[in-house]
Amino acid sequence: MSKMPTVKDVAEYAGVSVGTVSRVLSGETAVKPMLREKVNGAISALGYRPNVTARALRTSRTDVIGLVVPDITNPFFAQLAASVERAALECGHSLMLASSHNDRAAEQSHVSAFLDRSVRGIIVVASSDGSGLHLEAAVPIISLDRRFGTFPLVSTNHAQAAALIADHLYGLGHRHIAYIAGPLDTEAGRMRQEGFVSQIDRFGRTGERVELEIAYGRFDYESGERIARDLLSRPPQDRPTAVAAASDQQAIGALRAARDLKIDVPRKLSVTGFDDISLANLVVPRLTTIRQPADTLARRAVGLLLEEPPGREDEMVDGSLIVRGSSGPPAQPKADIAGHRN
Amino acid sequence: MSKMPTVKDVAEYAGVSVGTVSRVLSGETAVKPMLREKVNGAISALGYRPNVTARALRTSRTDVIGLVVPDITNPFFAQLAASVERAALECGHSLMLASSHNDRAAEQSHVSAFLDRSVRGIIVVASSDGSGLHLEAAVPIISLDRRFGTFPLVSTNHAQAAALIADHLYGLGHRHIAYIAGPLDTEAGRMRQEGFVSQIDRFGRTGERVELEIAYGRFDYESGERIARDLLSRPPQDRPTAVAAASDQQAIGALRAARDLKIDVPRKLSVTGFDDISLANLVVPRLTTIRQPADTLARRAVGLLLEEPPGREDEMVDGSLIVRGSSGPPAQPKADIAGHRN
DNA sequence: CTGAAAGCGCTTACAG
DNA sequence: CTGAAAGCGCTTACAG
Repeated sequence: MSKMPTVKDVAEYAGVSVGTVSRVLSGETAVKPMLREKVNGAISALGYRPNVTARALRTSRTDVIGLVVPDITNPFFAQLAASVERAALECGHSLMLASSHNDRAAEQSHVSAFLDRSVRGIIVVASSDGSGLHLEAAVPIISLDRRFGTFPLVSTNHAQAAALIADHLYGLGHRHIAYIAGPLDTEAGRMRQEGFVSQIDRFGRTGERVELEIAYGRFDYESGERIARDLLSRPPQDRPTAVAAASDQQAIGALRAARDLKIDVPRKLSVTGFDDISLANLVVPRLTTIRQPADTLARRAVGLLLEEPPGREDEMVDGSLIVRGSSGPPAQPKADIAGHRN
Repeated sequence: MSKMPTVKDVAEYAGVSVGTVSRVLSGETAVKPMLREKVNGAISALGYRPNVTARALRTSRTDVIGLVVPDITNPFFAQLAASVERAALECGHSLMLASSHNDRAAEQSHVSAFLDRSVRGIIVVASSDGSGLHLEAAVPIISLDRRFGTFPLVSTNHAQAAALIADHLYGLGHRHIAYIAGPLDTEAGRMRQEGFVSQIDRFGRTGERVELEIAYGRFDYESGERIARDLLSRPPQDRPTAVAAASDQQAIGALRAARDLKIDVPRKLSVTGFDDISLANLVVPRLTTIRQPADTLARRAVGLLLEEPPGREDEMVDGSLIVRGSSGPPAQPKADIAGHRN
């Protein structure tokens, strides 16, 4: 394969200066139609492709957007990454992806690496709260889903969405509910819990009392399974009638625990998630959950990043309740149960 | 934030020439210890970080590896991407990820985009056979898992691994088996099928006859579910006693179909997958499957890419059988069933 | 071993 | 509107 043609080659072929070639390339400035045609002819004749690196060096700008996620094997982040890539593409940008494995140091070094190659901007889904503080960067940075440092955040309105789940469960008649929370060192974990708990509290004050238990875990399957197993390994009358989880993965873990304990979902137990990963619609029974609008989130994040000047305001997007087979009315009134105590 | 310091600043601060700075940066050539120290002092005093773009322009080399996968939301590819990122990192390289959404044109344009930014090399998991043919590139390209063009392939030995499943099922006593194949326009799809079928054939010739049905689909959940539903919506005596799928996702879809049809797995039906995605260990029952050694595959691919000269030989890595709860002996001998016909 | 200089391939004031 | 020239920040022969 011979050396790639450069602007110089194109200029010679077209009989113009390199400046002119560059100008038709940029498309911005006015160039006489005849010259423009000649240049375009030369470009296709030679199969010229601009050298992105040289351009980047000269302008200290690239069309690459850096994305750091905590864990690409987490289906929600994978979906988010796919959406960001699509959104970036729509704006003529490429995506550089890094996975921090929930490690703050790795996250930091990925951000630095992006900075070093003067990306156009960086979107980060923070590994945990407090990461990315005191960071100064020459390019815009946007937090997505989980706040990174003090950078503007685009996220689902976790609290509003969690309240939707509370409404749903209370509305079905559940009065003994367990909430499996996410890590409290993440904004998402806290907001979801707070939205859920305060909505339940509100019901407790204005209507029937609700018994609410809260357990804390990570956002993954294992955590949900383990916590649910603990919660459900009690005599039926002491068990919650509904388990609301802070993530689909936890909820799916809970579903598995329920199955292992031969507790029928949704007849003996309702289970709800959060995220609406594609799997939520495939487990048995299908999972009632909150849909996070990944495409919208991604588009907004990319939009803020590319705005001139870059957006500085947080953006919240409402989540929506997706009711499927894993939630239903509680089995029977508490009163009945007393007689069965052993 | 003030302008980033350059080699020039470092040189001035240290009282040496930029050439010397560059030389201590590269570490290769010999530099007098005293000067080296001065330069290193200047570097940390100024907080100097090399400009990756300038270096790339000068050397037409970068430390970025491009990875194209068909669909990042596919758990297996997500895992593969995570492994490739880790392997790249271990070699001091960064990863640029693109998802082709199983679209050949998108795949092509992603590869071109990588080429344009003179990445160190490209790893591609092809969207389908025949993509990437006749491509000439200035940097090494390696196919991973699914062959891209005629570039060297690192993959699991699909045929060997699929034969392991055949051994397992036959060994359990299954004599009526359905195989849900993957797309035949992928090497993986074909190899898995061929490995499975030829092993079954071998048993058929040397031992008891096996009734084998084959259905074709995509590698995803929906495909598996739909096909299994068709397969299993027959009177029990006409149903296969085992369904082997070409992917975990298909198998998980099949599990769902079985559940919907109230067919007990594994007592009435065995189901097996391929890939060992993390979900395989979380579905109910846990899925018997083939583990593809993602880390090993990734490391080999990166290794071939970075070798001088780049590797030209295919590499196969054996998969291993993971037996879990979704497979077991068939329910009862066929003879019993005749009486139940209606 | 070290410095001065050329050059990677672009873009963009600066003249005209 | 167009060309000639400078310069982005590096690396690397080339002398010495």
